[in-house]
Amino acid sequence: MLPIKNIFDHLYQYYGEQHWWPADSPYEMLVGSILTQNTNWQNVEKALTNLGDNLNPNYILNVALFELAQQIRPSGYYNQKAERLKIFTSWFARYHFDPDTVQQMDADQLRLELLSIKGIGKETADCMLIYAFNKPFFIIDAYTRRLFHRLGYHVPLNYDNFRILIESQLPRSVQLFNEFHALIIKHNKVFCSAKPKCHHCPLDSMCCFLKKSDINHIL
DNA sequence: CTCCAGGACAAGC
DNA sequence: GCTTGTCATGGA
Repeated sequence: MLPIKNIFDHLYQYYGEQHWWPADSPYEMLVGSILTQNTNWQNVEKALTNLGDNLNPNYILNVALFELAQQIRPSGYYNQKAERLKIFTSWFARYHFDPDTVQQMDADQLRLELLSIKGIGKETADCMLIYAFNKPFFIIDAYTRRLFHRLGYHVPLNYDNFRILIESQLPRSVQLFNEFHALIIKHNKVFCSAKPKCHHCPLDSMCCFLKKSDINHIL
């Protein structure tokens, strides 16, 4: 079977640098990681645009919950996500909204702390760890499961089992994990969208022929 | 009309 | 421990 590192090499060679996460500031990235939960990024962008200059910790903490919910409405689950933004931002306030201060923490301890926050699950935590806090954890999302399943790997249902399986086959590098995840998303957007066009798929994975309803058993 | 998209949580068994 | 219901908009 194709070594995991080779999958990265193929994708990187084909798509090049992805320059993730698409955000102007660490806090915007953190907000985006919550808004994008089970949601199309296009809708998240609409929500971020609605927030505009209000996309800062002090506004999120002080604005009325209902008003915040209305502003992030396009991202879906807006009532839940408004609450989650406030809860997360309250946690961030302990560190004076300073990512560098958070970064000084031990990686495993920080992950546990993020997971203790209501509304932050494993995938969102690992996104934050990689893209805002510079800690090496490989992000497992639906796209990652779909891709590796299609390539013939046995995909553990348990999140951490799958994460550790991949991490064990790669150098523990923030930059590598950062780029790999971005490439997987990019690959799915190009080849696994509604209209299949995988004639030149760099992995020859044909993942675009799999509908989500066909692979629910691996999610 | 139906199905999907960078999930997470709580209740039920 | 695993399964199911809930949350919700916008685009294809």
